[in-house]
Amino acid sequence: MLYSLKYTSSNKYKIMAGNNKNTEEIILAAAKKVFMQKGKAGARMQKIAEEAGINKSLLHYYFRSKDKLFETVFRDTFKDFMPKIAEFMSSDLPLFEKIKYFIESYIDMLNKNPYIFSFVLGELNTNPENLVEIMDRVTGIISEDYLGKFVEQIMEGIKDEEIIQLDARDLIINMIALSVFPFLARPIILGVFFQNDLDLYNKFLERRKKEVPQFIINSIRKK
Amino acid sequence: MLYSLKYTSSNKYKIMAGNNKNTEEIILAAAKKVFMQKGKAGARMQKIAEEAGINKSLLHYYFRSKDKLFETVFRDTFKDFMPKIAEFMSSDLPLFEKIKYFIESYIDMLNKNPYIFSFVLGELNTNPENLVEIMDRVTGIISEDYLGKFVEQIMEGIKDEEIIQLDARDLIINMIALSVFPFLARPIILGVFFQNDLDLYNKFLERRKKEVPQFIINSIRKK
DNA sequence: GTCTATACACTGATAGAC
DNA sequence: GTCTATCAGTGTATAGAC
Repeated sequence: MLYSLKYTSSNKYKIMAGNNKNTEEIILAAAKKVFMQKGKAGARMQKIAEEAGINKSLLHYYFRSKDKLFETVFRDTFKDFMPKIAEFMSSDLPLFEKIKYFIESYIDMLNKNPYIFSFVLGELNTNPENLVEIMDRVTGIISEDYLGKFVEQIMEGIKDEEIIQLDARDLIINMIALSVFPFLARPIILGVFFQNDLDLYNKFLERRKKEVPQFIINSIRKK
Repeated sequence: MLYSLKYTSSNKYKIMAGNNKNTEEIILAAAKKVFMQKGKAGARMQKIAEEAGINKSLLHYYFRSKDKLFETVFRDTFKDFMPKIAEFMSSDLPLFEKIKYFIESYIDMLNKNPYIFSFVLGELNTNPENLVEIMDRVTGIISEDYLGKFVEQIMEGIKDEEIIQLDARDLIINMIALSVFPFLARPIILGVFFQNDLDLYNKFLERRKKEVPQFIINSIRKK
């Protein structure tokens, strides 16, 4: 539950009747924005408070500490995305359809949260112990279980000589790499290849939703 | 020049005769380690000093401020790598050879500096203005000039029907993405796909030096 | 050049009034 | 629930002895 992390000694029902829920949402949106931009270490509670238009103390009232606030933001961010992907990848749809959908979903999700992966990978490097611990509590992010069915289909594809001999792990990593990288290196790519023209860059991303699956299928299909 | 950023009021030649050069190297190595691991915001001067086995004040004596130290580390890190790549990519070697070499070089460089890209991309997101400014002063990183010849060859390859119709930018981005991503997501990949077995992970990387070029060439070659 | 001591600023967090 | 005031801790940076 989204609001289960509130820390207070007062009566639960009384609180829920107040306007705190709305305040929490505002805080979380503000915190997400600042954390994504500045990273955990670089983010300032003062900045988050300003962004939310409230007092700094309120952040502590609602989330007790910076760490707790961070964890809540982190969990929230992946809450919706992962189950959707997991469901699709476990379905009975054909291999190539899954590849297309997987990449499209990733690019769509990244369009909505351009900084999400920079954020995750940044934190992952600066504080691996902590983040892995958090991720363990966020269903499915670190688990490869939801890819089981997909891996099976790859094996079959190889056996049936539909696709070339390959390691399923390479394929999956390549799929994610090609989807995610343009967002990770966004500022560089934007500058070097598109002269900071955001419109061109967005068209480029949109085009990639088709190009990347084609690129991959081209490479692995046996002809 | 590597040691041009020293700040002091005393006589230049006297200083160069001392053992400061060695101390600087030690500091820079320590700083690189800490910055790469913790990011600029997360890095602590105290930690860097400890890592170098010297006093905290000495850091300021040699580099005046955290910002200057960071910039020096940053510049140093790319000083060797970029010119080598640039030279090769401007050469007359055939397209497919360049693709192979480019990817191998990237993976080799990343093996030596596993955190370098996380570091760059992390800083790029948390502090774009600052880093772009720094990069402008680091020859070639943000410039696509050194890829001019390579882009020409792609055009020719398309015209000669050696490779399929494609956008040179996509190809370049894909090449970098596939090389770099396994390092960016290192902790995740290590955990999810290799049960934290570093030996397996390293073999996987080594294998990719051949697989990735093949993957790309497979995809773009006309048959 | 290197160290100790210390100034100064800032940040996360708490206490208490309303 | 929200605010003001304030504290303790930590970080960067500097002064000065050797």
